[in-house]
Parts: sequence; structure tokens; C-alpha cells
Amino acid sequence: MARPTMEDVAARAGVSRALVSLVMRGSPKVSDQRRAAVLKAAEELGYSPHAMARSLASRTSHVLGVMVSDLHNAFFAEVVDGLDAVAAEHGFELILNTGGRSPARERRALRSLLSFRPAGLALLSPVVPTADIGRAAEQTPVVLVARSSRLATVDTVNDDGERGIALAVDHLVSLGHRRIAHLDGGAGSQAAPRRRGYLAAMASHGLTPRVVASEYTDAGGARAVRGLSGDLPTAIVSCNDFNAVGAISALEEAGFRVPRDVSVVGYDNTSLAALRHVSLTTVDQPRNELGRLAATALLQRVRGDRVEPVRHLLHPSLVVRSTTAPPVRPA
Amino acid sequence: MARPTMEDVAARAGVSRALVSLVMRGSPKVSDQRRAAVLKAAEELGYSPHAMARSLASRTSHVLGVMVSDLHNAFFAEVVDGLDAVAAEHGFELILNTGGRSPARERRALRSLLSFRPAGLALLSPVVPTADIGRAAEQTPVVLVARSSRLATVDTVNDDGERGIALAVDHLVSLGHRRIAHLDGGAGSQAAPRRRGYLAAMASHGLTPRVVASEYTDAGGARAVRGLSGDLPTAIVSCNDFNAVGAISALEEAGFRVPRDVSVVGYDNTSLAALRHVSLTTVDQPRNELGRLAATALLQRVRGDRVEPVRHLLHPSLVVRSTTAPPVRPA
DNA sequence: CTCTATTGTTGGAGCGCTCTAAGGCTGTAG
DNA sequence: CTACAGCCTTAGAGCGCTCCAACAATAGAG
Repeated sequence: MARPTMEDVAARAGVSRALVSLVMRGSPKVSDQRRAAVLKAAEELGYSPHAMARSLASRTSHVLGVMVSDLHNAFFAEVVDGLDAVAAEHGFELILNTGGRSPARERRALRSLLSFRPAGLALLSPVVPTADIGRAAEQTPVVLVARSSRLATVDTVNDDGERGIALAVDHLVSLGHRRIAHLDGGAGSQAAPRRRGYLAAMASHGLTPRVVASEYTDAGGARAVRGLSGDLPTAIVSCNDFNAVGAISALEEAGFRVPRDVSVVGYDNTSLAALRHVSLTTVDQPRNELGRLAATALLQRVRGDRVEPVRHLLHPSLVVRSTTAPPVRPA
Repeated sequence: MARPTMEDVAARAGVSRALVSLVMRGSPKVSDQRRAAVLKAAEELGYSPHAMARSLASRTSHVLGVMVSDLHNAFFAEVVDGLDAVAAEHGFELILNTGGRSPARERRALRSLLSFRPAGLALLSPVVPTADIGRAAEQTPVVLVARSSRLATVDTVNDDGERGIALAVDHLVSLGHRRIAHLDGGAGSQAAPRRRGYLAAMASHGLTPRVVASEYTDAGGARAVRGLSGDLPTAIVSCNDFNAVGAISALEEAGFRVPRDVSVVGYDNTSLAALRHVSLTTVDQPRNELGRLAATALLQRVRGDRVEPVRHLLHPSLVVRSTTAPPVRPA
């Protein structure tokens, strides 16, 4: 497994190591004849450049560090997918870590990523204190995804949860609903903006808000609905798709039909929502786009195209399916 | 952003660079006094070792390359999660790529990963020709996940799809079913062993098999069920969970109840299946474990603990939920 | 035919680290 | 007081590459 080096290729092609280096980097200042000879020798030896040695010598990196709080979550997987797409387009590689939503483990993961001197660092919904993020940002460009920050040195990419929920509320109002409840995501990430968006949207329509404590799971959604007993709204805006599906099943168990008796809107547009069996009206969060923008932000910094921090707030969109309809009960 | 080097730390601590190196590597042959001095200097300078320089100098790598055919798929995300867990335990980092299920892109991704001279390479359900895999295996240990291979130089980790489907069939037979159909995954990965498992299990019970062409999507499952019209089996074993959910919704649309009229079993135990709203009986594939075993296989090779190839065939298990019940119609 | 460009090529220093072999120091035995 | 183990410590070569300055070779200008 002792792989050939540039020296070997140079010897075989009868040129200097520096010339091989030029060829490998696609320099134009090499005669066609030599280039062909070098390429041939490289091919024969099965040579390919050593990325780490290259990075060390050139003092540049073609690696982006990515810390995912939790890959188990399909949301992040799709963000990473977007990151990878843009990175690959520009010849960058991803080096990936998870923090398991524990500050201590995240701090370790961060240190490890930084030890590779990445060109940039993307942190997906990190839970470490801002101070740690600021420290990392002193070493390399940092972009935060699904976590906002006021740090002047980092870029952020988030979806506009307030606006997303507003879309849901507006949709329900336009259908004729007035008693619209929100199943809240509690301390979950992005639950706060969604709650704010709900309250603001209700206020803008002159309606009385009703926030019901819940969480980001289907069991949570079901529980919240059961707690509603006796005083059912005509529509529910859930904090996410899982919660919405839980709410729907609890409603059906209680003998109500969705959307005839109660309309339900989710959030995230997970693959779950698209299933014909579920067919959930929901708010689409452009996950892949989140990743693409994050990678783009890093690459801009790497190339020095931009110094000022950028704050992307992506516009979510409403996907209307079969769980929403005009109310039949008196509003 | 010019970060301190070992030289800087050495100067500050008043020792040689080599001594700093020893301290950083946790060598025992350093006096406590010097060690403390070095650590203090490093701390003050905010020094942390340069992983790539270290790797180059020591001719060892603490990086595992991972090529995912498609991160979009939650299955792979969980496998990566398992890989990461084991890698992190052993101080290894993951460098990640996707191949987008295109041989050309996968080949490029492979080359790129190899240019980092990783300690090992995990390929998740790759579609490149075996020859390319063999070539990669000449450079570094390779483990294949969710793809089998006869290559004597690579390890493989798969779930035992034949056995998994057999579990499903056995379960249905024990409930009293005799007319059990299989919705086939076509050319999808792992569809073949599942089909084989179905045929073998039916034969072992002396039952007549019925394979219905379908695919790994909910629309596919629905379509297949509609094609069954008039001659409904009492139970269906789907090629995966999505397919099963599609089948269920088509059954319900046609006025049948699950599991009263027809029992349905899925495969994969995705988060979808666990939803109370779906509550699908399914075969659990230990995805995280798949990743953990893959990482472990690579690390064994790296350490030289093992030379012989290993073929892991993980035992799936049946998760019984609410979509299976004894048949009420005549068998 | 000499002088300056221009183009192509090369040696060598150095990126930040590891590792070997050799050297300095201390303490104890002879 | 010398010798010889340890035990720490260090100089220096080198990992595979990039990049700069210098240089050969050819070409065009005077």
C-alpha cells in the first residue's frame, strides 16, 4: 500500500518534481509534450496527489468542517446533502462530526474539526455556548444553520419560522377558520419563532390566540389534543409534522374527522407529510437550500468575496394537501 | 488567523519542538514539570495540533472516508450516525461524500476521498462497478454496507433480508394466513434477497407464493394493490415501509380495513412505521448497528487485528404493531 | 550577431509535524 | 572520583507537496 509520490512520477517521466506539481495543478505554463509524458507516467503508476500534503504545503484547505447536532434527524441529513452538493461543485470535501446535542461533546467535536484547519465550518443547530462559536470563528469562517446569533463574525442561515407559521394561519383564516390553536414545540429548536409567528398572525387577523403546550413528537401532538377535550378549535397549527400526525390520530380516535371537523397544518414538509396516507397540509422548509446557502456563504468568505456577515432568512412556503378545509361547525 | 505552531509553543515554554510533540501525544517520558510548562504555553497561545501535518509526518491517518450513495435517504443517515459514533470513540474523523447514485459521480467521489489517504473507506450502497471497488481496496481497507460482494479484499455489512422477510411470513402464517402476497421492490437495492426470502418462506410452509411487481414508494404500493383488484390476498408483505403505507391507503380507499380484511407488513422500521397514526408491523433493520459494525471492521483492519475479510449479515427482527391480525375471511 | 523578452523548467526552502539516534544529566555503585 | 545506568531532552532528517527565484532555451528586436 506504499503509494507512489510525485518524485516517482517525476523520475518515470524524466522531469523534475516541480514540473509534475505544475501539471497536477493544471498550470498552463507546461509544454504539451511534457504534460503528456507526466500524465502518462502518473497513469501508469496509479498516482494521485496527496490532498493533505498539498494542503499543508499550500497553506490552503479544500475541506469544510460540518458539525451536525444529530444526524439521526432527517432534517439535518438533507441540510448536509445540500452542503455536499455545493462543496462538491467547488472541489471541496466535507469532514463531518456529530455533537449529540451535548455541549461537552460538541466542544470536543468542534476542536477535532478545527484541528484539520478547515477552510470553513458549518454548525447545524449547535448547542454550545455562543462564546465557543465566537472562538471558532476566530480561526476560520463559521456559518450557523438553524441557530441564530448576533455574533458579528459568523453567518447564519435559517428559515423564517414566523413567516412560515403566518402562512399556515393565513391559509386557515382564508378558509374561514377563526378558532385556530397552536400546538407549541416548547423548548425545541425554532419553536420560539413559530410561536411568535402564530401570535402575530392571529393578532393581525384580530383573532384570539390559543397556545397549547406540546412537543415535537407524534405522542406529544396526541397528548395535546386529548387535553383539549370539550373545547375543540376548528383548526390546529402544529409545531411540526410529527406533532400534526399525532394530533390527527388522536382526533380520529376521539371520533372526529380531519379535515371535516378539524383542520390540521404541520410544519417541515417531511417525506411523511407527502405520503398519500397522510397527505398533510404543511409548511415546507427548504432544507437542501439551507445547506446550499450555508456552503455558499463559507465559500464566499474563503475566497474573500465577502467580509460582512450575512443573515439568510429563507422563505418557507405552504404546501396544501388534504388536512385542511373550510370549517363546518360554527366558527 | 495565523495560528501558532509547535515551534511557538516550544519557544514560549523554553523547550524544544520535539518535547512539545511528546507532550501533545501524551507520552509518559516527559517530566511533570516540563509537561506542565508546555501545557501552559499551549493554553496561553491557544495552540492545538495540526491534524494534517501530524498525519503527514506520522504516515498514519485518523480519517475514515465515507461515500454515501444518497444522504437524502434517512436509512443512510442513520448508518452514518453509527459510523460516526464508533469513529469518535476511537479518535477518528469522518470525511464524507455523496455519489448521487451515478457511477461517474461515485468514481469521482471515491478518488477524492482516496486523495486524503484515509485509514479506511466505507461505501454505503455504492453503484460503481466492482472493479473500481477492488482498485480502491488496494489502497486502503474498504467495507461495503448494503451491498454484497465476493471481493476477497473487502468486508461487507448487510442485513439478512431473506431472514427478515421470513420473519414476516412466519408471523402471518402463525396468525393463520395462507394467501400471502409479496409486493416486490423490483431493481431496488436489497429487493432480490427479500424476494428470495419470501419465496423460500412460502415454500417452507407449503404455500403458493404470489409476487406482485412494485417499487420502494408509497405510490408504488398503492398501484400494486389496485392491480390486485378482485383477487385480494389476506395478507401482504411489502418490500419496505413506504410501499406498505401506500398499500394500506389504497386498501382503505377501496373500502377494506387493515388489518381486519387484509394484514400488511412493512420492512425497515422507519420512523414512519412507529407513528401511532400508522402503527405498522414491520421488520426492523438495525441501521445504526450496520454503521457501527462497518466502522469496527475498518478499525480492525487499520490496527492489523484482522486480515481475513468479514461478512456481517445482521439479524433483522420483527416489530409487531397494529397492521397484522388473524384473517377473518376464509383462507 | 548581440540583447532583451518570453516561455518552460528546475532546485531548494519550507508547510507543521513525527521519530530516530544521539546527547546531557542525575544518581548510585564500584 | 570514575563509570554506567537510567531518564529526559534535543537536533535533524523527512513526510509529500507548493512556490519562488533562478535559469536554460528559444524567439524576436535592434
